[in-house]
Amino acid sequence: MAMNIYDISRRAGVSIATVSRVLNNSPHVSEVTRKKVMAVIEGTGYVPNAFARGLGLNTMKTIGLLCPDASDPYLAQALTSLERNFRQKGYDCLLSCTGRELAARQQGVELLKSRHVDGMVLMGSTFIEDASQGNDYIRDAARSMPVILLNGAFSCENVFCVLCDDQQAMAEATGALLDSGCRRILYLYHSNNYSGRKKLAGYREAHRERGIEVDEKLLCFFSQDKSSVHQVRDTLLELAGNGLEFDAVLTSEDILSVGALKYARAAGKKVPEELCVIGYNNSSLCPCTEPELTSVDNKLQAICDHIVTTMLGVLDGKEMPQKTVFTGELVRRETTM
Amino acid sequence: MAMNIYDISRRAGVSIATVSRVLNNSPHVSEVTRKKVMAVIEGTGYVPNAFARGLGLNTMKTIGLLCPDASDPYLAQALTSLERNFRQKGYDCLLSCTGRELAARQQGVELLKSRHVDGMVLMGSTFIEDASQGNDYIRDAARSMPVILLNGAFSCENVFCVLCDDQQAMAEATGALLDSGCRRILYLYHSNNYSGRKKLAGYREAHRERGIEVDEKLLCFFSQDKSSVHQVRDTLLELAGNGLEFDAVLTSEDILSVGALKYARAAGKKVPEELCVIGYNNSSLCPCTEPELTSVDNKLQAICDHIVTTMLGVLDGKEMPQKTVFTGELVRRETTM
DNA sequence: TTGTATGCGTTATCAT
DNA sequence: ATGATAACGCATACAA
Repeated sequence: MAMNIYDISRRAGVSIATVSRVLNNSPHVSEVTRKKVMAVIEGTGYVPNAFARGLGLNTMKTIGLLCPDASDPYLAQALTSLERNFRQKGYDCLLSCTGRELAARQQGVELLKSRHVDGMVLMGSTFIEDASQGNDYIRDAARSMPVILLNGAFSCENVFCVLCDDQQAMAEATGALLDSGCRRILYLYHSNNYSGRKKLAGYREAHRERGIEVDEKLLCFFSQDKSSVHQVRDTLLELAGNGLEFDAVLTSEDILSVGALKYARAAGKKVPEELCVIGYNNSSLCPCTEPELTSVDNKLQAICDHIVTTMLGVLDGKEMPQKTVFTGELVRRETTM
Repeated sequence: MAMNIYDISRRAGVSIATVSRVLNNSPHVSEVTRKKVMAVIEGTGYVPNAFARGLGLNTMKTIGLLCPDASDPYLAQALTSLERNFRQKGYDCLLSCTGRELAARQQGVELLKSRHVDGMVLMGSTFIEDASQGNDYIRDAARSMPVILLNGAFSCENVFCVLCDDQQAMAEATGALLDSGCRRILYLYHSNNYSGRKKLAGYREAHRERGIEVDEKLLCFFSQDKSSVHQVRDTLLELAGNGLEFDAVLTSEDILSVGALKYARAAGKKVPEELCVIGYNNSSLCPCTEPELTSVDNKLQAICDHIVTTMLGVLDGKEMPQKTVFTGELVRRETTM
């Protein structure tokens, strides 16, 4: 039942080279023999052995997708888009959900490297460490294959970055709030990585541009594991109870905004009349909340499309831009005026 | 820089067989030579070539994950759990998001088969066709590797089913509604596959057990592409406008319940006082809605864990149960009395 | 246009 | 305990 190329060649009365040629539709084969061989192939249901082919060509046309957490709606969306795109171009995707710990991420990269994937994409700026030396695992990987960062910035030979200008986008969102009269914008975030810092910088920038001072008490950090909807709600209730005043909430992720809406409900604050809320990612969560969440669209679809284009280009030996930046956009729904 | 086993053997002054032995830590190698070889291996950073190993062993320790849509929160959750579990056991996962069309699913299975994955898991009963012949692609795949169905039932040699008793679970949810006094439960669903039919059967069963007749007008089907939150809301508004009465909404997926809550808001119905709502999957959406959604937990975590156990057992040649059924459970939140 | 022969880097089977 | 060597199944340079 497990045919190989020799079996086919024998049955078709040709050499294995000829079989190989029709398989890789080389032009140097007569129409009659092609037909003859194809008939045998289809008759037997023969499929070439991927391992043997991989060994010979030193590639199995596979891309490694490294994802901190595939159950995050934003990353899940990216995953779906990347996988579909890559497969359509003839590449399969090896998935590795590493979590956010450095050691696990390193191990994930190592594993993909050992499997000789043709390239890999690191999903999210989570992958970039502040300490330059902590990124050695990326530099190392980039020596043996192209590495593409989704929403991360990292300058290194053979690594390519495709991202949204988070600072600009967050500045726009902050500015919208400020310009609609809000003066005390509570900022909720749960990451201090590159992207996280850029967002915060955008928040500050919008204030600075308008000559408004930022009250540092309005900056509220949640650790990844303490950021459930209810925990956010309770924290805000506590903050408000302690006298902290705010007339808007801006968050680095949509899910944190959901917590803010829970707070508003619990505290009896009308949204958006008494409290404006803006999220980030424009995820599928936005139309689900009540009222529906205004959010920053960071162009995930465009980013994913461009990642695939870039990867294929690089693998094809073309010259590709090392950094591509998309511009975010505020999508207004019901939590803003 | 790209060492192979010959390079190592030469530098260590042993044969490639010995290198291979230390690599696969065979007991038949003296401690001194092992040390000697290990030293060379670590000194050179040599990593065995995965393709060659695959060719020799006829396996690359890979599981194929077929997923209709990784951006569905339920499937994304399953994906994360399966991948983490499998990788921990030494298996990498090849992802294939096929969408819901039969042809695409077949192609996905074919691709994974051609890549000689060690086994595959089909995520969701979407994969099972009503017409027996439509499932030939699964039977075919099962001839060359174990196939595991997540939440699907299909009787065939070498295919294993791990699922939740949807009928029982939906009957429990329906019963809870009925017993709390609801009499006209609108049922929203968007799939007629095996799982979908079982759920509907549960809805009917609970009525029958209580001697209550089902008004067929209360059964409301949404096609996959017409089931956005807003479309569901608008449909319910229209239904109610046409005089259809209902005092509860029960849905086959959480996202449809979100639409029902939108309807309640738009129609000015108080939840749960005037309208009870129950979803299905107990997904991460549930605590996000307002009020928070009561939903059926279909034990996804347990299912995923069991899938991995089963797969490893089968690959290890052990006898494994062909069908494992978990019992769902109603998780009460704020949309029910 | 077609066939022959070799290489790809392992693992496994024999000897020794 | 260790070494020599034959698979594994394909692609491809070269020969015809």
